[in-house]
Amino acid sequence: MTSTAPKTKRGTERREKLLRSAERVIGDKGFAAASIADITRDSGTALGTFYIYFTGKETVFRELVTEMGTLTRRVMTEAVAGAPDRLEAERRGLRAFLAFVAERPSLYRIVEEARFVDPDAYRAYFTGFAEAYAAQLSRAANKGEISKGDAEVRAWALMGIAKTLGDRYVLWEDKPDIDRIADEGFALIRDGLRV
Amino acid sequence: MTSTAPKTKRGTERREKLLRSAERVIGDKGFAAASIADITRDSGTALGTFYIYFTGKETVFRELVTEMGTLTRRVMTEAVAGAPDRLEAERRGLRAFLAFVAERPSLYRIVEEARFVDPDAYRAYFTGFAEAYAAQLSRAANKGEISKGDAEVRAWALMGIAKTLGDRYVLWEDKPDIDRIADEGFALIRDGLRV
DNA sequence: ATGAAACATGAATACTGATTCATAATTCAT
DNA sequence: ATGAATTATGAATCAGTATTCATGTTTCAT
Repeated sequence: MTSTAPKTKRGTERREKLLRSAERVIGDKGFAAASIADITRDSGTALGTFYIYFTGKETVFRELVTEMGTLTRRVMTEAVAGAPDRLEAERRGLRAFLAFVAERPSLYRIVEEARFVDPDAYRAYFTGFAEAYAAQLSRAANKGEISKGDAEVRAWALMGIAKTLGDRYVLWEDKPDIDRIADEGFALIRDGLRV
Repeated sequence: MTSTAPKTKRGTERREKLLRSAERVIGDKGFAAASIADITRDSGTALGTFYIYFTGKETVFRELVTEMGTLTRRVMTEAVAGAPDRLEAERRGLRAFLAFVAERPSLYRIVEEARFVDPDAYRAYFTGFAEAYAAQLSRAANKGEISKGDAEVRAWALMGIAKTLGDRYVLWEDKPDIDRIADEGFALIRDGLRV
């Protein structure tokens, strides 16, 4: 799918370097404005080298989306592991997500842009995530840790909160106060608006 | 900003026709893939005619974003007017928003793509909206209609829910059951996950 | 140590589509 | 009814950049 794997140490390193440059450049200027020349310049290689490792611009892009998928799942799983109940898991998960956005803003922007550049990849990414999320919520509801409700709709709504807070407070802010945002967001998730 | 206003009945009509074609085509294929030729073809005019009414591709785009801003505010204001309290306003607002997305999916997609095509317009759009929203939440909290909490963070979180549910259930679904989604979403907004 | 396979290079190619412009048709105030 | 202003046309121009490829260089299994 992404051409063949390198067979040399040098090759492996070059490929990785190009991938990181692609993340930086595309995340920075956006898919359309980012040129292959930008990417190879950033990584200190010749223009043609890019095509040794990737079939084209969309290919790197897709690979970055996939990478983000893997990473996010890992981060979230680790963050939530060991939480005593679902509510605590939600709190930790939200915080971890915001922290991850702060750490890899480019990767996060790329996933969001995938909605327009590669809708299928985008859909696959979030559908997969939502399924796992909904399953957790279902289980928690059955155990009585949270109230009953449509797990799928809830999963998407909760992902929406995380995404939007990430956009607004992590990407748009210079020194985001992640703990505060996560706390406020979690309060809403737990209690709703009701008095 | 968007070149000068037409001075003829014919001119006004052509401009409007082009704007609607731009909405359809850009909303459909996305900004990058939509060509001016696509737009003029869709509207049954010659290629050059486009440039009589708009300075360029980004200009129509920006105008569509602005239009969406105006429309959304109007729709939401009307939907919420006359609600007995804030919670009921939230319920009606969410439903109205989802219905609006169903009615003008292209316009909605365009606003979301603005994040990448014209970040400033995107930011202006949502910041303005969020400010008004937060003000309403603050007022409601003071009146005791909803619990206390950071109104700004809440506004963004609630917008996030609406946006994501709109994406998932209105744009991705053939026959979205808007009432059901709105009800489920509202239940979460009102009560949270807590038992 | 060596040569076949892998990798690196960047100038040249190819293509797409935005924008311009000279020319023609239409509108509408007088 | 008329002509100056407005609008319509689409072929030609222009620009940018993705991708290829012929030519070196480097790696590494033997």
